[in-house]
Amino acid sequence: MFLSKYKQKWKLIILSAGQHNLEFKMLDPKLLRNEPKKAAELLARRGYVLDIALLESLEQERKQAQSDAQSLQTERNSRSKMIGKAKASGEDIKPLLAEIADLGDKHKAAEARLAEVLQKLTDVAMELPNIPQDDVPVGKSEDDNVEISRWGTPKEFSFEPKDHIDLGEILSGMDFETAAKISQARFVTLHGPLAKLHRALTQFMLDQHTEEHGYTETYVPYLVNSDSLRGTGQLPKFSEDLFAIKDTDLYLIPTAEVPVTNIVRDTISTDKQLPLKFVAHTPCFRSEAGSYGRDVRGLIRQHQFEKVELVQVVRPQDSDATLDELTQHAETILQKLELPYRKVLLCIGDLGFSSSKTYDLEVWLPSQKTYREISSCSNFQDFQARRLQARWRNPETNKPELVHTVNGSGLAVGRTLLAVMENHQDEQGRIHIPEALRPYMNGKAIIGG
RNA sequence: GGAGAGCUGGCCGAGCGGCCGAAGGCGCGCCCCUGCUAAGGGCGUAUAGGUUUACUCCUAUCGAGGGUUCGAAUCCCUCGCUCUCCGCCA
Repeated sequence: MFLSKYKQKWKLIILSAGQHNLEFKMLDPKLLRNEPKKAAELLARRGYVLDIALLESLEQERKQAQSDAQSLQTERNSRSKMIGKAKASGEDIKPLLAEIADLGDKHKAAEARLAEVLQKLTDVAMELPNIPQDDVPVGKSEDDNVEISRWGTPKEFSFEPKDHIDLGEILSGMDFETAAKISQARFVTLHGPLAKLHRALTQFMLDQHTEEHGYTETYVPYLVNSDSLRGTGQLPKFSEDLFAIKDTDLYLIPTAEVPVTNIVRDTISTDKQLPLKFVAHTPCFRSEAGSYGRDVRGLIRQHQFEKVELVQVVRPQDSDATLDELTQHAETILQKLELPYRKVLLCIGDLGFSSSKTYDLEVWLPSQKTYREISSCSNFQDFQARRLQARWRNPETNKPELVHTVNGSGLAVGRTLLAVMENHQDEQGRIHIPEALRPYMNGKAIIGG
C-alpha cells in the first residue's frame, strides 16, 4: 500500500476535557469498563493485547479517587453554605472556619490523586486501536488483503511503456530537479499542458462529486491547530509525520480529512442535517519520515500533493452503506478516466489504526506492471466522532449520540496524473486525453507531439 | 501591529463574592382551554461523570487554563475568540 505507513499513524487521542470529565476517548468507555474481557477479545483480533488486570485495577483506583474527591467537595460545598448563612444572620463564623481548616488541602490532594489515575487510564486507552468489523478478513500484511473486484483491462502495449518520469521529460512538463533546487527532494514542478492536465483532473473530480454525487464543495484552512489533529488522530503520537509551523500551534494539513472532519467537532447535528457530504480539494503535506528509500523517484510519494477528499458524517446505522457508496464515488472517477483498477478489502493487519473497515482502490501502472494505491476509503464508525465529540440528536431517544464518519480519496490527484500519463501514452510519448477530461482541456485530445 | 468593548443554557439576555446551573424572553415538547385562518393557561426543556435494579442523590461545567477565598458566573493573571476604531495589506 502506498499510504499504509501513513494509515498506521492513525492513533487515538484524548480531548482535554475538564479534569472531572477526562475520559477514554477512543473505544466506548462503557465497553472497557463493563466488559473488559469482550473488549480484549475484540482487540485481540487485530493482535492487540489488552492488559485487563491493569485496566481493572486502574478503574478500581479511579472510582475510589473520584468518590473521595467528590465527597470532600460535597463537604466543602455544604460547609461553605453554612458559613454563608451564619454570616448573613450575623453569627460568628470563626469556629466554623476552624473546623474546616484542612479541608482545602485534603480536597486538593484528592483532586491531584484523581488526576493522576485518570492520566494513567488515558495512557492505556491511547494505545487502543479501533475494533475491526466482523467482515474484515484476518491477515497480517497487505499480502492478505482480499481483492473484491477488478474494473477494466490493462492495455497491451505494442511497445515498452515508459514511466511517467520519462514521459514528463519528453513533454518538458515535469521537473524534479528544479523543485529540489527550490525546496528539496520529493517535490515537483509542472509546466504547460501537464500542469493544465493536473488542474483539469482536479476540476473534473470536484464537478463529478458535486454535480453527480451530491457533495458540497468545501474550502478549508491548510494550516490546522493541534486540537484538530488530535480530533482526527494524527496527534499526539505522530507529530513526526507532520510539518509544524515554528513558534505556533499550527501544522500543515496531511490530508483534507483533518480540517473537513473537524467541521463537526464539538457540534450536535440535527437528524435532518445528516448525512453531511463534503468534498474538498486541498494540497496535502507529509514529512514522509521513515519512508526513506521508498518510491524515491517520481510523483508517487511527495511531500506536497493535491487530493480531492470525500468526507461524510452520517447516522450510525448508515455508515456501512455509506462506505460502499463513497467507494463507488471514487471508483466512478477511475472509470470515467478509463483507468483499470481493482478494489481491495484491507485485512486486519493492514487496517489503519482508527478504521473499522477500509477499501483501497489500486490503479494499474503499466511501468510497474502492478496495481498501486490511489484511494483509501474507510469507515471509522464512532472512533473519530468520540474524540471530536461530533454528535447528532437521535430523534428516537432525543439524546445527543455520536455520529459515524466515513471518508476516502476521490482521488489523489498527483497519482491520478501519473496513472493517466502512463495508461494513455502512445509510442511517441504523447498522452491521449480521456473523453471525460477533454472539456477541461479546451477539447484537446492529445498532449505532446 | 496599536487602542477599546465583549464572550452566560438551542437562541436572546439578566446577574458582578454565598440564597445562581443560573431571572426573564424566544424557540421546542407534552397537556389543558378554546374552536377556526388571533390567542390563552399549566408543566417540561443542557452536557458529562459517579451512585442506584430503579426512583433518587452527589460532582463538574457561565470561552479555556491558572490564582485569590471557607465559598467565584461574579475579583486577579495568562491564553483563545468576537466586535469597534486606527495603521498596514492580497
